[in-house]
Amino acid sequence: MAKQQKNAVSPARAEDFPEWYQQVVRAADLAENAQDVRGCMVIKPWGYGLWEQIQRQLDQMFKDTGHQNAYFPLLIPVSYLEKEAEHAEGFATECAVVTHHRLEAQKDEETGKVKMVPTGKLTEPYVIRPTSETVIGAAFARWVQSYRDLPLLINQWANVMRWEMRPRLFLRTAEFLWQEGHTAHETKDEALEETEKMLRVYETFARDHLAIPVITGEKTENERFPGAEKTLCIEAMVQDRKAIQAGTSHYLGQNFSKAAGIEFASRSEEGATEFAYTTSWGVSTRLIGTLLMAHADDDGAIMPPKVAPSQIVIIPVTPKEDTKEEVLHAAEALAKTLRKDEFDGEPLRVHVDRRDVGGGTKTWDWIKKGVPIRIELGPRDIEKRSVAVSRRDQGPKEKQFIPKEDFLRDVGNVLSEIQNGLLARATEFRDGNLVEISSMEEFVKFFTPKNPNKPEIHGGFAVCHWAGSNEEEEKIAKDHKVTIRCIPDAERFEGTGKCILTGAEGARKVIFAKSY
RNA sequence: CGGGGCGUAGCUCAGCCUGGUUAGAGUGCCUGGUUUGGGACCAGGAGGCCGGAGGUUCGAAUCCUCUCGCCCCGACCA
Repeated sequence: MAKQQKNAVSPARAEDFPEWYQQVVRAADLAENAQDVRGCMVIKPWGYGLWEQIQRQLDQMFKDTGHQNAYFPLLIPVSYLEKEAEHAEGFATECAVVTHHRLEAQKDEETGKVKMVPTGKLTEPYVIRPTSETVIGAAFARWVQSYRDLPLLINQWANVMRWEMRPRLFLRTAEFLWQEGHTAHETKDEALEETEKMLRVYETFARDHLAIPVITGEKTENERFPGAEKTLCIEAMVQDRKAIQAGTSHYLGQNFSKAAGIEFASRSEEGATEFAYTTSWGVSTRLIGTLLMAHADDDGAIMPPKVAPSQIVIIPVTPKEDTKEEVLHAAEALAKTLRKDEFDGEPLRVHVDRRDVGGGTKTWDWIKKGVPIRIELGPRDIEKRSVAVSRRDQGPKEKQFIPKEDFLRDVGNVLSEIQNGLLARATEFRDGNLVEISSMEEFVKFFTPKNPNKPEIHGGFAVCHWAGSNEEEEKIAKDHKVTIRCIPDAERFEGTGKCILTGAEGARKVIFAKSY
């Protein structure tokens, strides 16, 4: 007998959430830590396939809202960063700097080993982009002459680098993949509208594609993007009840246009020039981390059908050598039929697992990877014109024998059901851990674990009336490891009341939570 | 950068305290056989300069010093 482990992933979520997360990434074969490069990751095919889906679907949404893709340099002259003081300061501590442009081989006379020594010092060092406001701003300054050149709606898919202290796969890596939208507008209102519009795109994508309900809102001044006038965000709750910022949209005012010189001939006044109003907005591979922490269970990842690299995996059951060919053939034929069908307006993504390994191994591999639907197809099924269907949102041992025609007819509905079920479950979880709190005593209790030595999963989103100062906000962050995630904008959070800290009336609601 | 933990087979780890033939286990991998609606079973096999450097010693995975890297908790952050 093989070891009869109840679950594929250990430890369980409830035992050790951070470790569980790492084990899920491993079990699902999504990515691994780069062996010799600090803080970087190798994204494996299943993980990259997920990113490709996210990328493709978001990209379509950007195009539908009038944006175009472009690409800008990886390296940024240090002087560019200096142009916007707040921005420079914000990123200064996490920049990788390029100082040389060649290597020279030097042979050690004693050991005979060859060492490559940097030489060719640059007169002005570059930083590897932590974000591209400054380079793109410089380009925009060249591209914009007249109000007729606006709005400029550009997006870039790229990698960026931020030398983070404590990297974690997908959640915070030194190098990560993302998209960064950068737009320039004639008026403040237009730019604000763009900032809001892209926030709604992110909200929609998170909800309808990733099955993650997010809370939208504005960051407080303390939490704002360096150099922004206004930072909007989507905040998700994951299964340890912590918050994770899954996307941001910034209104930059004229800060960057003044720094970069994005100036245009005015529409209203002859001979006058004005500075453009700019925005930037982005989501990253962190979405994958968020997705995992939101949906995965103690058997591994769970992929929402819309973004699953494969939505259906067919596992041929080949008990006898003489029927093997027939079964494989039938599996391929079924896959071909399914691929003609559509889900969410796109051909179904179907994979036939032809590997020469045991059927149980295959089943568990795909459970761990989180494929929404598994189909087992064997000689008896072919004979009976049926398929054995298992769903990732049900137990690993559950399977239903369904006539093939019925399955083909219902497959789209089943995928929708799984997609909707994931969203419903995540929403229920979030709302169940979203608590209105009206006193500091209650607040402290909410965010204090019962067992300080081995903190259990506790807390959640605390909705409080707040009118404190920036300093008071910082103090709370320091004392309780809790920050204001956002000032939520949804109707359900409207209304004012008594500030939880100062007691001042007329304070509006904010959401406090521990966060990633 | 502070506090804690840890680097031994592809992976998970035992051995270290109390130094002593040829460094182990499970799993994975390869081969053969038995199985076949299933994370199978049996047998055989490959795979390690015990993270790296230095030291103590007749002898170091084990003791000492330095160093590099990883993980967790903080500070910083998408």
